[in-house]
Amino acid sequence: MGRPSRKAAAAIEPAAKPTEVTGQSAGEIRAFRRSLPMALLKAREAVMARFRPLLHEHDLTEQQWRVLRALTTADEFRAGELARVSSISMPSLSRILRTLEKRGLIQRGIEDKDLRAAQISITPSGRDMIALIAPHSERRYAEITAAFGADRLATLYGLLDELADCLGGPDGGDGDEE
Amino acid sequence: MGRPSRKAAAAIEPAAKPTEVTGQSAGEIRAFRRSLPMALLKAREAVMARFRPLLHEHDLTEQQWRVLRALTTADEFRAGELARVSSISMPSLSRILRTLEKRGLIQRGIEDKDLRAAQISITPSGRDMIALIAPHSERRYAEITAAFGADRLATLYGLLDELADCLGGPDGGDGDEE
DNA sequence: CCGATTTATATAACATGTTAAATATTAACC
DNA sequence: GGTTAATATTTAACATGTTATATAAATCGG
Repeated sequence: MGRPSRKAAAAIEPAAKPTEVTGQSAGEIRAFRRSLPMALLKAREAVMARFRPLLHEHDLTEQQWRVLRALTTADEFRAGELARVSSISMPSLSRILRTLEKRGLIQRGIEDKDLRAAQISITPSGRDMIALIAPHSERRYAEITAAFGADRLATLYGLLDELADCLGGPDGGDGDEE
Repeated sequence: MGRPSRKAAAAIEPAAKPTEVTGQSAGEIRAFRRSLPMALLKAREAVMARFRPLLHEHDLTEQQWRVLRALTTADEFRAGELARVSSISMPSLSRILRTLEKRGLIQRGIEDKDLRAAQISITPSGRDMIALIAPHSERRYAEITAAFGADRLATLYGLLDELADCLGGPDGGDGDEE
């Protein structure tokens, strides 16, 4: 309830120019807009907004789609591999595989040599699903490329890869660095 | 179980070079590695891996931190504003605010002129939390900037902003485009 | 061969993302 | 002025992210 209404102080944060990166005033906290995670998130949101409706039409989530797509790049996967390749955590992948198996889009087996290891593969039905969606997905990609420019897109890919590489090593990686 | 082991077909997907962006063979599906959402996700993961442990030490999630940070940029927020500024969906924000209020890090009131609208503000306790964490957060930022290069980081920020802008308009925005 | 450690996967518990629907309040229109 | 549409927020239901732990099987050491 009764907080003193000092709304005048609301404009503390100056509107950061696009080129202004080190937007920090005196002893204050880093300008909120210049948060790298936020910038990456917003860009990702904007991109996914183009793809989500398409996947949703076929009752697929983004992650389920990633798993199916990954499964087309090799004949069989172990769960751990699949998690790494599709950038999905093992707990999530475990649930996703259960769902996709129920829907008949993937198959699961067990390796002979290592009874712990799973053999995960896409089914013909799964391939049909991909064949159905992929062309539309490509169209969205083409739209994005046209809107943003192929050259800038290439630059962006490069920077993103380099950023992940550069942070993956020293400390940020999943390596056990007790 | 007994799936024919045609492992030879596993190499359909050519290993894309870093510079190769339009990695598409004949009628095949887009090279999985060249997925823009994936590239953005991996970069974000790499960055967040640097910050998450820090927040976790103080029992804060990334999103709770975003909300607190956003609340320092103005004296009061309505829930909708806060959701937009911190890039959190309203349903999530609703839960987050409940949690943060219980912990005494934020306060909630109601606007006189519009009884639907919330007046959300950070508490002194919330500011203390930020003051405690912010210096460490800044150090991580400095590390990332040093590792990646301030110039490339600036370029990346620019591209990410432009990508979000460019996709926000035509179709991808939240506008009801029935 | 047996116990301890590592590896591969799954579960549990809680927080958030996504979509849809509910609720409450305001604005609009006749 | 009262019904209807729009707005602000919440809740529900389900899927995923994050962390920790459990389970099972392989490996290592004695």
